[in-house]
Amino acid sequence: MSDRDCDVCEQLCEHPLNICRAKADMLSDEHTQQLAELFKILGDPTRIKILRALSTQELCVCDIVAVVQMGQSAVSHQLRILRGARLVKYRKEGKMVWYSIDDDHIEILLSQGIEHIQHR
Amino acid sequence: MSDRDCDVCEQLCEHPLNICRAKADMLSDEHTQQLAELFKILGDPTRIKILRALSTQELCVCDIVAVVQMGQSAVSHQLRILRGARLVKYRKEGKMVWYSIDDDHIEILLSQGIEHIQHR
DNA sequence: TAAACGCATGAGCAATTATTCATATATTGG
DNA sequence: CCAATATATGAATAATTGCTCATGCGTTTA
Repeated sequence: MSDRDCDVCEQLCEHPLNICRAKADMLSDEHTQQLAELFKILGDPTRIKILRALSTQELCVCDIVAVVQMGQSAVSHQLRILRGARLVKYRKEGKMVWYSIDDDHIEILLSQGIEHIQHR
Repeated sequence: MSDRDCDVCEQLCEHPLNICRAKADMLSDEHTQQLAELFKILGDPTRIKILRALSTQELCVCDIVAVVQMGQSAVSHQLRILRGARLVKYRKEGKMVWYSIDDDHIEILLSQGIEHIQHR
């Protein structure tokens, strides 16, 4: 198809063909949003620490507090966010609540990210 | 080692052994920070759209503007952030600037993330 | 050389976010 | 039943962020 033979992009622009191609490959707005929200959740040092700590073992909240060295309240707030995104799950045992990773993809994402920052 | 035979965690806490293990596996503060910053950058719909658009081809700024449907200024600001993180590179050609992906890991991270959101 | 164009950038603003503080809830032991 | 413990949560606050608007800078064209 020629540069102007494109019905997806109507605006006057520099390279209609490129724009068409890019638009064709675009994610839906909803998927884009979900993807952004996933990464946004991973984009906080405290949550990364929590996820890493949980990656090898189940931990109760007070253990997590000791590991990440933040206030119990701050940790609980972050755990809530991680729960909301279904990245961690929990199990109650008496007064305590044991948290663990609920999603294998997360481990992969984290290690992929680690590999990235180590390669430059 | 016994539950109390641990010099890493000195505080009185519930499960010292667990805490020791978790602390031993921890990333350095600097790496944690860098990792969080990487994910934070991926945690924005506009930047995701830009990166996805660039994943298959080089694009000039005005094409990116057309694809992501945001103001030129907003796009330039986001490109600056992506440049700063070395996720994209650019090349000038007359008045125009052509952007492209500067890091293969990013593609992997993005597709991993997409896989994640599609699997639930 | 002046105007037009493509892009970058600083300031300003509204929205979001992460933490802390205070308090609430639930469970256990005395 | 009461106090202590483990965790959760709402409100408040400070910091960050993403956009818009205005403008600046470099390149091309008339």
